[in-house]
Amino acid sequence: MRTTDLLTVSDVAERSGFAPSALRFYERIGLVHATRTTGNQRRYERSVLRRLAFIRAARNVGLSLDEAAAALATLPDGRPPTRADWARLSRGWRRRLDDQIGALQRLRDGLDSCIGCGCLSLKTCAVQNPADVAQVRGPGAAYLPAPLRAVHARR
Amino acid sequence: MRTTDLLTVSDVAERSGFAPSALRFYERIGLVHATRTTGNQRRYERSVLRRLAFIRAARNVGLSLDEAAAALATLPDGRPPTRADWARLSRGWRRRLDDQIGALQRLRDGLDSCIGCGCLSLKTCAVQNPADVAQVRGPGAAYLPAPLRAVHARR
DNA sequence: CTTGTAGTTGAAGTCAACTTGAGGTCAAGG
DNA sequence: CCTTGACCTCAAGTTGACTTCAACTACAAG
Repeated sequence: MRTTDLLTVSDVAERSGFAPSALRFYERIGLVHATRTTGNQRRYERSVLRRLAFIRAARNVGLSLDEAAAALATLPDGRPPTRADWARLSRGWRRRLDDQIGALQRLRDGLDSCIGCGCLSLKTCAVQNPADVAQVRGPGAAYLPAPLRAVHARR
Repeated sequence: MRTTDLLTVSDVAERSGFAPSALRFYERIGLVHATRTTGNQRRYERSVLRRLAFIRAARNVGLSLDEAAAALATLPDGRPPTRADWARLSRGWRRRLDDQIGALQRLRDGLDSCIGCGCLSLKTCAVQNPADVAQVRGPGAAYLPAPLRAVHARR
């Protein structure tokens, strides 16, 4: 598979866990880079795997691709990124997760005080109006983790 | 505004916090019901407010509209729902929230063990591969709470 | 040299939950 | 009678993160 030390799409797909279509998409939006063979096929450097690893981790933590891209853009230009560089990028994630956890906990605690009464009062119920679960702007957005639903929704 | 005790769209919109367009949408998908005036305008019964309150709470907890609809479908047919009915519907939510919180905590703890090293190793890093943060099927889905991003993303 | 697998492109589709817009109706006040 | 504002419908648009498709090309094995 590997004449040089460059990787093909399917190599990268398998190793990174991203579908080939996702890799092409990421290239289109400038998130990752690939050189081309004379026949116009993509060849990836090994370093793209680490970049993709960062992207996956960022997504896991809840970042959008835009945010991940912005973070990646702060990597140094001339030299290859060091471990310290990567660590710097993910340093803020703990706080973000703490906040997310806190919001969910407050929601749950509000639920505890509501569940017996079945109130769901429009004005007073904490599950109705969790002050700190930010209302999301724009269409198609809900308050809370749609994706986490899959934790329960089998199949 | 109120000649009878029926509510107009804007009444319901204001009291429920849902936009009129959302109310119309909910009616189209059979989530709420409204009668019509001779001039074809919607008139809502007061009970729709409670129904909408349930829907909002369900969305806050992370349910889809489909799931909310399924839950609402289990309400008794002949009689108006009691407080016990509503309480029953929201009883499972605590477990759901607990699970969501747990998944995030494990992710955070994995991050703690990773952040110093900047590894993000494809095989071993917990932030890379949180075993219990379910991978979501289908397009457009990530691992974790996109909406929670708004907690940070000002503007 | 043939064959099959893997790769290419650009455009369009998917999903959820709505919103927006165009074009029209209705009821009340002045 | 006219205007204003609230309401109606139906179709299409929005968002993010991709996937799917059709039609075509490249490369390695035999």
